[in-house]
Amino acid sequence: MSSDEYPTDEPAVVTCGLPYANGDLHIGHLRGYTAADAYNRALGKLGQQTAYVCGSDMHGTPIAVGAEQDGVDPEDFAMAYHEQYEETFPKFNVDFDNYGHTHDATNTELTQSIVATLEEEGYVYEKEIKVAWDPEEDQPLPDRYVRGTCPYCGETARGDECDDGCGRHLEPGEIEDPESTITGNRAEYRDREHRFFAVSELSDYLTEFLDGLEGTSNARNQPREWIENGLQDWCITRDMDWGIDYPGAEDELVLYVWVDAPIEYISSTKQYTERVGADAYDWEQVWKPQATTEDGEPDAAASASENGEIIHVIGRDIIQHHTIFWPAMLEVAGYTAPRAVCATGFVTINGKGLSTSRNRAIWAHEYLDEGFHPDLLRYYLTTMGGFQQDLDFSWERFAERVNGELVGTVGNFFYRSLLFAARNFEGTPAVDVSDDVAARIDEAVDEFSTAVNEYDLRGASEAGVRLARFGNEYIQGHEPWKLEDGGDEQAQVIRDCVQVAKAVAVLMEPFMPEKAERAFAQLGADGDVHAVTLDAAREAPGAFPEPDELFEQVEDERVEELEAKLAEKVADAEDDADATDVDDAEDADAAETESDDSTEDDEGDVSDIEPLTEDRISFDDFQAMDLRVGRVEAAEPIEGADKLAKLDVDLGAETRTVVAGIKQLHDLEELPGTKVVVVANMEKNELFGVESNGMVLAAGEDADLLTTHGDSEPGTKVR
RNA sequence: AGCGGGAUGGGAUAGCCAGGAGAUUCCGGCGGGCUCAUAACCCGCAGAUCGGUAGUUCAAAUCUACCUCCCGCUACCA
Repeated sequence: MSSDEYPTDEPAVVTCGLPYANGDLHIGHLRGYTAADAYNRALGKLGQQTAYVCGSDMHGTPIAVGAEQDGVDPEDFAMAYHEQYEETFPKFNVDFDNYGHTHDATNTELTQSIVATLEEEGYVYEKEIKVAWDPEEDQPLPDRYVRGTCPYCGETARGDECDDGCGRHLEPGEIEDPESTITGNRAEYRDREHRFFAVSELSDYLTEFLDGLEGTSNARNQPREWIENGLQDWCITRDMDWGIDYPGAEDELVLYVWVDAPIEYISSTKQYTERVGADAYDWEQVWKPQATTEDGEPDAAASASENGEIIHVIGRDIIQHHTIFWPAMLEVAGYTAPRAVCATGFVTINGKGLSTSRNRAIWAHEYLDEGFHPDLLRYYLTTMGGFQQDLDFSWERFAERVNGELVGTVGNFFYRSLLFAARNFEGTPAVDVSDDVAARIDEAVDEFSTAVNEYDLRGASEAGVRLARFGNEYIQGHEPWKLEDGGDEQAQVIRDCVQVAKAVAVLMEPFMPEKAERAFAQLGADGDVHAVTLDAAREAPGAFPEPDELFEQVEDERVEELEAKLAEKVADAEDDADATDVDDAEDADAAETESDDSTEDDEGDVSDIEPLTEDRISFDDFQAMDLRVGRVEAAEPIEGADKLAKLDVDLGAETRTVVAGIKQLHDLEELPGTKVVVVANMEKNELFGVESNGMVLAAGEDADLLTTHGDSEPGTKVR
C-alpha cells in the first residue's frame, strides 16, 4: 500500500465482506455490497486502476448444521445460496470483476499454501483443548451449540457466554450440565489437539499497522483494546468434515472458516487476473510486495509506495477479523497489508436491527418485486448518512429522498435542460461552455475527488447532487424561455446546462450506474459512462432527441401501502418468540443487530424469553415464601453502585430496608408511595455495606416493579 | 465492567480528525416568484444557547476532563 492520493500508479482492489452462504440477502447485506461497488466505481472515475472482487463464504458450522437439517450435502447447501447471490448482485448493478467462493480450487490451494507458510515461519503450534462433544452423534459441538447451567449464577446459559444471566464469558468446559442444542443429547468434553496461530507475537506489528490504516475511524480504534489487553493466540482448526482440510491432518481437522474466508479476497483477485491476463490486471502487483531486500525477502518498509492498494469494505461487526487476524496472517505469509478498512454501520428498520430468522427484514427480492429501480435503493443505502453510522430504512424516507433529490433536483434538471436543448438546438448547442460554468463543474469534480480520498461516499454523491441543484438555479436565473428561441444568448445558457447535465451523469455513475448510462444515452454522449474518467465531465456531449424522464415519483399512497406492509411484518417478527439460539446464530451476519427498544415495549426483549421451566414446585414450596404488599417510603441511590438503590419499605408491621437493583431504571424520587410486592422472608444480605432485609419483585431487565391494582394495605399477604 | 460509535432547529442528516463571523442539506411550516420542466423549479422567512457540567483558548458543535442516555463489540458462532 501507499499513502499517496488516489489515483496511484499501482492497481487497487476493493472487496466487500463475503456473504455467508446460508440465507437470503436483505437490504442490510446490500448496504455493504453497494457501498463497495460505488467506491470501486468512484476510484475508477479518478483514473485509478482497480478491481472489485468478492466470493461466497461456504464453510463453517452454521452451514454444516443447516445442511444437516435439510438433509443435504453442505457443498450443495452452500452452493445453492452461492448461485442465488451470483444472480442477485447484477440485479442491483453490483458489478464484481470476479466473484468466486471459498470452496473452489483456487482458494483451497492458496489457503493451504498460506497456512503452510505460517507453519514454516514458526507461528503455528499445537495445543490440547477441551471440545464439547455429542457422544451419540459422535459430533463436536462448537460453543453455541451447547447449552447448560452457568456455574456463576445458575442461569441457563450458552456454551460461550452466560447470555441470560450474569453475562460472563465462559471458557469451554466451564458450563455445567451441558447439552447439545441440536439433538438435546447430553454433551461431554473431549481433549483434542488443535492448532494455534501465534497472533500474540505480532502485537507490535499490528499496532504499527493500525497507526497507518486508512478508512473509517472505528476500524482503527476498536481493535486497539484487544492489543493493549494482550492478544490471545488464535485457534485456527475445527473438529469438522466441512471446510478446507488442515494440511497434514486431513482426516481430523479443517481450518477455521475465518482463516480461509479472507483469503478469498486474494483468490478472487487471482482468478480475475487468470481471466483477463496479467497485462490487464496483475493480482501479484496488488497482493505481493514488489520490492525485495538483497536476500530476496519482501521488504515491507521500502516497498510501501510500490505496492497495490487494498481496500476492504466490511460490516462493523467483523472489524476485529480484518484488523487483527487478517493483517497478522498477511504479514507472516509475506503479503501486502490492506491500506484501508471501511466498516459500515448496520441497517435498521424503525431504529431496530434486522433479523433473518424472525423475518424482520426487507429482502432483496422483495424490493425488486415492488417494482422499484435498483439504483434508487443504491442511492439510499450509499448516501444516507455517514459510512460508519447505522442507517435507518423506512419507505417514507426512501420516497422522500427519491422524490426530493432524484426526481426534483437531478431528474428535473436533466429533463428541462435536455428538452429545451433538443427542441431548439437538436442537442448540444455549438458554442463553448462559459467560464463560470466550467469552473463550477471543476469545483464539483474536485469535491468528488477529495471525498473519494477520504472514503466519504456521501460526500462524493453530494458533489453530483449539488451540481444539479446549481444547474436548476442557473437555468432559473437565466430564464432561457424568455430569450429568443435558437438565438445566441439562449444557445449559451442551454449549452452550459447540457454540460452540467453531463457532468452530473459522470459524477452520479458510481451510485446509480444504470441511470447514468441512460442519461449518457439521452445526451448523445460518446463513450461508456462506466469506463470514462472525470475528464468526461468537461467534454461536450452530442446531438440528441427529446429525452424521457429519468426518475419517477413515488406516490404517497404507495408509501402508505408499503409502510403498512412493513409494519405488519415487523409485528409478526415481534410475535415470533420462537427464535432459538441456533436461529440466532444464523442471524449473526454483517448486517444485523439484535436490539430491542425496551422503553417502548412493555414486554422488553421478546426474543430472549426463557423457556418455561418444567421443574414443578409443590404448593408447600410456594407457601414457604412470605410475599407481602409493601409501600415504598423512601428511596435513595447507593453511592458507588451502578444499579443499586436503598429502599425503605412499609410492610405494615414494620418498615424494612431493602436493597434493589433499580437505581437507573426508575426515577427514585417518584418511588415513595408506590406499592410493591416483597419477599419478606428472603435471607438477609449485605450489599455495598447496606443490609438488605427482603427482596422487591420486579420483571425483566427493565426492573418493571410488581404492584397491586386494588387498595391492599401494606403487610397484606400475597397468595 | 472495559472498549468503539452516537446524542445538532418539528423529523432526518452534515460539519468535529486539520477550533474562527450563532452552523449543511433534505422533508415539513409560512410568504413570494417563475412557467422550460415530473403539483416540479427558483427566492425569502420562522425555528436549534450543536446531550449535561467544568476547563483550554482572543475564539469551541469542533480540543481536554468528568457525567447522562442510546447502539454495538469483547476472540474455540459466521
